[in-house]
Amino acid sequence: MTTVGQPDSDSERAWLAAYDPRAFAPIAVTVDVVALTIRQRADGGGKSLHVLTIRRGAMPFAGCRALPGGFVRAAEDEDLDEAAVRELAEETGLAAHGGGEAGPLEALSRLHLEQLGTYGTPGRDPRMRVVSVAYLAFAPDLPDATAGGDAAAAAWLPVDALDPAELAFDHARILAHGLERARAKLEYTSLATAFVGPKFTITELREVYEAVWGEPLHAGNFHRKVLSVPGLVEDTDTTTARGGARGGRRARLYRAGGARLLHPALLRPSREDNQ
Amino acid sequence: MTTVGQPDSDSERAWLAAYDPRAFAPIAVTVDVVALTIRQRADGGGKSLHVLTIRRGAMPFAGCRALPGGFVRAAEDEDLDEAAVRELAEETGLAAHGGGEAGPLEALSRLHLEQLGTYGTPGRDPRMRVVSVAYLAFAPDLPDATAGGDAAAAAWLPVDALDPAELAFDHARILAHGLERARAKLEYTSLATAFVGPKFTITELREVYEAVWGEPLHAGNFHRKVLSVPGLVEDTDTTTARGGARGGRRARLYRAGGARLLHPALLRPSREDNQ
DNA sequence: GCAATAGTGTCTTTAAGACACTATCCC
DNA sequence: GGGATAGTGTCTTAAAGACACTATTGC
Repeated sequence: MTTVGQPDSDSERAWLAAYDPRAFAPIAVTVDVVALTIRQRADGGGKSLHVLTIRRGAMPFAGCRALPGGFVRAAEDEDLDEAAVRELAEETGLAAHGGGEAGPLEALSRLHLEQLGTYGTPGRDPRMRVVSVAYLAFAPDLPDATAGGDAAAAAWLPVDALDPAELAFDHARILAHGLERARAKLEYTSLATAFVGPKFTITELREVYEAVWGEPLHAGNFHRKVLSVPGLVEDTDTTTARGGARGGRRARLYRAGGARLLHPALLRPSREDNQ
Repeated sequence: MTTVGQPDSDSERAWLAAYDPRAFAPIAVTVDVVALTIRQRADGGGKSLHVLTIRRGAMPFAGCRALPGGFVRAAEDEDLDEAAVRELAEETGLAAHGGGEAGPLEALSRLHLEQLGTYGTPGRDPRMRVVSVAYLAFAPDLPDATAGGDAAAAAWLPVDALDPAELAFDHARILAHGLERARAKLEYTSLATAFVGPKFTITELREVYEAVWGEPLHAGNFHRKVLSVPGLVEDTDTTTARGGARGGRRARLYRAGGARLLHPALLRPSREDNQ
């Protein structure tokens, strides 16, 4: 992998010299993960969007909250995506830290992961030059995070109750980008189904949209709209076992359809502004 | 920037050790640029989308075409975006190679640059582990590229005449992602105005959409639609000096409006498929 | 019965697209 | 005049959203 043939020309030699990392100041490569889920608020305010954070134990930013993340293990030929899954698994305690090869994906099997962007501004980490590849992860309600790996304490926090200034490094910016990406992707993809279980009601799906967009939707119109988009949901011909806690009809259960892109899209309401 | 205080605890020591890049196999960080423009085809087939490529002079992939790109200059505290602009400027010959500090942006002032994604799969470069941050650049018709820097020969090629198998490394995949991003962003942003000059006709704007999407649009409906989207274009109260080469009315000139996001969007025609 | 939740009917407004038409220019 | 290019009118269909309504359940 790292061996090369004998340079056979001046330009070849120049290329190899240019490719020798020792000729450059070193750059460290890390991954950070913006992991989002929908869960009941601890303060009893209904369901809302939560992000996974850890509490940093060491300088710099000791005591601050941060996104889970860490180094890409180049020595083990780890791919970037693999590193993101590993960090998430380690720091949520959903897999043994540094254990065997199998299993880190068990409880994360319904996880949707995508690359968000790469952040490499000099000085974003005061110790050295770090280029961080940020990932966005969506999952149905996961068990409470358990500290593991480097994380002093991992916790799901409601995104609207999180003070951006409390986040280490440029993680507030990364989180903001992740949220905007999630909001946009709800419109034109079937991403919302990644936040619910394998069977779900239209109301549960609506709660996902309301939590991510942060505004109430008209239940009736939403219901009809979801059913009218081809391939978004499929009927399972079953219903919930009971109606609402304080009365109400039983809801029909659906599963995710095959469509990944929505036509027509489910657009966010009322955006007069053109930034 | 790289100095740190004395470790004051075990966890601090562990952090610093984890942050020491010498404890890891090194990873090189590069940028690659998918630079797109609309220009007249050399084979006389009208205007179409072109991508900037260089011809590689050295192994591996000697003789293949590749996207312009190169190392991030960490020793100079170069930001990722800066590296992308520098590589583009060097390899298009639009700025002196390695010259003074001023100027590389002169001819690229109307350039629109955004991050596309990061590609770091082990083995994508046979020599060593390389993580490449890909950028997408849009510009109005630029002068012919002149070889400079490491590029043996730089040229604008029509994207539909480029054999993906001819591209080095995983650049075919990066290009495909870039094209899909460009196609999607035309729909809901004012990106198309980045491909034309400061003043343009509705027909020029339509040619951008047709070139990027690769399908003809209805001129009349497009015209009305563009004018109906708030903030997309502004009337300059001027017209072209002459009509068409073989006769025809003079066209009104517009400039880009303030909107960055389009409401409603300009959707691509006829996509029955849901992948 | 009553309150709560699920789901439907219907109407208005807006936008997309097909198609025919008018306007202006170069030769 | 004639062909080419720019721009408009009008009609049909689809979709978004407001709002009222029916259906079914737990208590």
